[in-house]
This record gives sequence, C-alpha cells and structure tokens, in this order.
Amino acid sequence: MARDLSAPRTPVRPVEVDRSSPVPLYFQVATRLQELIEAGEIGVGARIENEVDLAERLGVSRPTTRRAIQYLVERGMLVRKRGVGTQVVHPKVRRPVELSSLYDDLVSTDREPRTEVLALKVVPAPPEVAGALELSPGTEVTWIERLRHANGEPLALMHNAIPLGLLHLEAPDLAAHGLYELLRRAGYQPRTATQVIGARAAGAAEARVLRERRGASLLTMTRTAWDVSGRALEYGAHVYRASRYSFELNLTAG
Amino acid sequence: MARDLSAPRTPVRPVEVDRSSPVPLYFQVATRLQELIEAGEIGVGARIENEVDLAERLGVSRPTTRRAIQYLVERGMLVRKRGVGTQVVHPKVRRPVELSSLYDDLVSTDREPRTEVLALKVVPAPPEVAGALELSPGTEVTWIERLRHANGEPLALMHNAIPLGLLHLEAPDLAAHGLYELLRRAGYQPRTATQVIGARAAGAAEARVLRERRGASLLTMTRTAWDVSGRALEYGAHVYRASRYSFELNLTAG
DNA sequence: GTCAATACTTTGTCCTGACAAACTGACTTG
DNA sequence: CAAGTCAGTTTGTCAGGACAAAGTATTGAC
Repeated sequence: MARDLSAPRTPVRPVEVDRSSPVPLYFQVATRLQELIEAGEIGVGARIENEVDLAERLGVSRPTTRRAIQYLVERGMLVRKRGVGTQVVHPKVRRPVELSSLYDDLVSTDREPRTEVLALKVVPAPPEVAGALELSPGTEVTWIERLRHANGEPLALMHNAIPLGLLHLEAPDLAAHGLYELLRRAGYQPRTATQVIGARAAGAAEARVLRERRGASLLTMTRTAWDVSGRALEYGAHVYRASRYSFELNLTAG
Repeated sequence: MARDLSAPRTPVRPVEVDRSSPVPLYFQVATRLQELIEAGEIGVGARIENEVDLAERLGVSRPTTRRAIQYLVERGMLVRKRGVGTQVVHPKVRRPVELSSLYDDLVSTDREPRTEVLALKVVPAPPEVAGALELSPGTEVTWIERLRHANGEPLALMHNAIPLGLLHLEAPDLAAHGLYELLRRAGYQPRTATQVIGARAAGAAEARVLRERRGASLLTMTRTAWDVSGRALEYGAHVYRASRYSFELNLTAG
C-alpha cells in the first residue's frame, strides 16, 4: 500500500567495527545504526541495505548483522519484511515501560524532590503484603512510610515493605535517595513488576498530609517488584495527588 | 547467594520436534518448554539441561535450542547465567504489557460488556487529537463517543478519534465489538502505544451518564496507538469509574 | 490490455564448527 | 587451615553455508 520502494537505500556508510574491543560486534553495529537513525541520517521510511550486502561491507557475518538489526527491531526502530527489506519506522526508541522510581523521575525533570520519612520500622507483614512478596504470613518486613514533595509541595504518600535481610535502611538514606536507587546500590536490580493503578477519594488523614480537600481525587498505585532471579524486592502502596501527577506509559505488544 | 546447585537437572523428557511441520523448530521447542514449566513439571528454581545436551537429545542444533531458550528468557520465565546454567524463575509468563482493549478484557473475565454508541461522526480533528495522530490541524477524523457497560452497570465513557480512510465504522459494529477488534479485522494491528493515566473528579454530565455522584473519583486514560509500520491508528480519551475499574500492568525492564 | 506464470530479491530458518568469558569446585601451596 | 590456582562446565559470540518462504517485478499468453 503505497510503500515507497523507489526510495534509495541509505548505505549506512560510516559504520566500522573494532574487533579488538570487548564490546560484541553485533552490539557495535546496532549502536552505530541507532545513532545514525536518531541523528536523522537515515530518515523515517528509508530502507537500509539488505543484510547480505551490509554484512559484507562491514566485514562481519550475516548472523552478526541479523542480530544487530533484530536488536533494533525489538526496540521498535526498524521493521523487517521478508522479500521487501528493512525500513526505519521510528527515529527514537520507544521503551516498553520504564521501571524507574518516582524520585528519579522528579530529579530528571528538575522538580526538586524532597522526602520526609514518617515511619521506618520492622513489623510482621500483613496478609496482603505477605502474599504480594511471597512470604509466609507474619514474616517480619521493613515497613516504610514516606511523604514525597516536589517543588515544595506534597505530591505522594508512599507505604513500602521490604523483606528483611535484603538491605539495611536508615532514615537519612531514605530522605536523600529514592528507594530504587538504594536497592540498586545494594546490588538488587528490579526487573519485573506488577502494578495496579486506580483512583479514590482522599480520606481525612490523607487530605491533611497531602494538603488536598477531603474527598479530592487521588491516584493509587500498588506494586510488587522482583529482580532477575525472581526474588521479591519490594511491595509498595502509594497515593498521588491527581491534581499534580499522572502516569505515562509506553507500551509494546509482542 | 544460596542458589541450590545441587538440585537435579530436570531432563525435559517428553519434548519432540516435528520436522514436517511448518512451525519453526525453535518455536516448537520453546512452546513445549513453556508448557512443561506452566504445568509445574519443571519447578521454579530447577535448572534445565544445558544447551548442548538438550540440543543433542532433541536432534536439533545448538543455535536452534538457544533461540528457543532465549525466547523464554525474554518473556521472563527463564534466567541464564554463564558458567552456571539456565533456571526457571517464574512459572507463568509475565507479559510486558497487554495492548488489548477494554472490551476483550471484559469478555475474557465474563463481565458481560455492552456498548452504547452515543456519537459517530466525521469532524475536523481538534488540535490535541491532530497532534497525537500526527495529522495536520483540521484534518477530518472519525469521532466516536461510547458508553461501556459491564454486568449491566455503566463503567466507562470513551471518546475516540480514528484517521479517515482507515476503516469504515457503523454504529452496530461498534455496539457489538471492541474498537481494537474492528481495527484488527480491517488489517491494522496495534503494536505500540503511549498512555497517560490520571484521575479527576466527575463533572455533572459525566456523573449523570456514569451514575456516579458529582465529584466522584474517575480514572482517566488518554492513549495513542500505532501499528508496526508507525502509522497512527487511534487516539482515545477515556474516563472510568474508579469504584469499578483499575489498570493492571506487568512491567519488564530492559 | 489483462491476468497468470516466472524470475529475482530479501528476510527467515537451520546447520556445523570454533573459540571466548564467566562461574564452580577441587586442588595445591604457603 | 586459608587463600590462590587451575581445570571443568556452561553460556556468549562469531563464522560461513544452505535452503525455504514471502514479497516484488518482469515476462508471456490469451
């Protein structure tokens, strides 16, 4: 359907590989291609060279070239069609979903986060928390309550549970850093998570600390995060001021 | 850390491949492995055979075996470690995020969806819609307003815009099917989307059609969806009764 | 001129073979 | 006995080749 097949192949000229580098060849090729596409040197809609020619010109094997292209296809930058070729569809990577913390988001958008630690103690896990973290009921967990400010205004009230023994938390650390940053620093990298996002009206106590009217709309988010080996890292139940915050997601369907 | 390496390798016995099938070998192997894991025959934490042995026993090459395992690794079921082996970490696939429609979700959970088409017309795209769909301002689009019921109760008020020429919509079709199903049937498969999820209080008109009190909390979702070749398919601005609906997401970090 | 058959291009699948890098566990050595 | 060394295991990377399948473009027949 009116795909412009007469468009000239962009011959990806300045790609070279460094065989002495510890970086895998396929990754070198993928990175270079990504740079060229993001810089606009290979425009949207343009077809790139076919795998065989590209491989030959770069001096690598076809499987290596395929792997590099596949990497960018999975990231949504390229589309392949058998018998047709490979086309650029997006100049920027659409990341599937960011598994980053609120704190990092605020820092990166210059919104001056500040954290007030309301509680930090060890308690037996309530049934809901124990279930989410796959612990037997009553197992002790570190329980955290924090109030997160942005630009001097309260933004979110956050309750979190962390399995004991994972890491030792101190109030000053929590005040100065995001929870995910502390987890990462201790060697635990969140990799998968399930979230439930909903909304409800603010109760009296919540309204007071968040400086909203009673009954104001709040965004709620409960999340459980696991690391790469399936170990449960964190359970969180957060409420956000809907007037100041929303979730932005980029989705990709398999 | 206390990984049970003494656990016996589960030898994935009943896997066989059918070389006369048009289904690729790597996919046959991946599917069979996935079934065994989901059925619990290979338990969580168990290591599977190493690639070389598995390949030999199945009578396929090691790259084919690797590709099958890689497929499950990307879906979060397995974890590989060089020098160690491959372990099961999750008995079920955690899909990155489902890009399915509300209608399909309600059908699959047996909640008897019913759709009331409030409006179906062709209008010039408002600036916000034009921007989201990457159309020049004022381009005409199909504009849809629907009220979605579940179990006989109103659940969501949905506004959507579709580029003209993509497909011809009739009210009866919209009443009987989800929008995504109609798109798919016309050959357009949504692949990537950006969503913004927020909350706000119900206005008077919204409260009336959704049978909520005025000021009740509503979940809001605006979304733009593209197909595999980067063509904008749909813009949607939906509001949900927070008392009856929440978003559930499974995330995976790269 | 239109439609079907054919040739060509390009990606998809699969194989064999080889070496490198990371991790484990046992052995050696001080 | 403790710590470093070394061999074994397992996944990671890469090459080169072969054929299949799905499109596109051309050619030929009616």
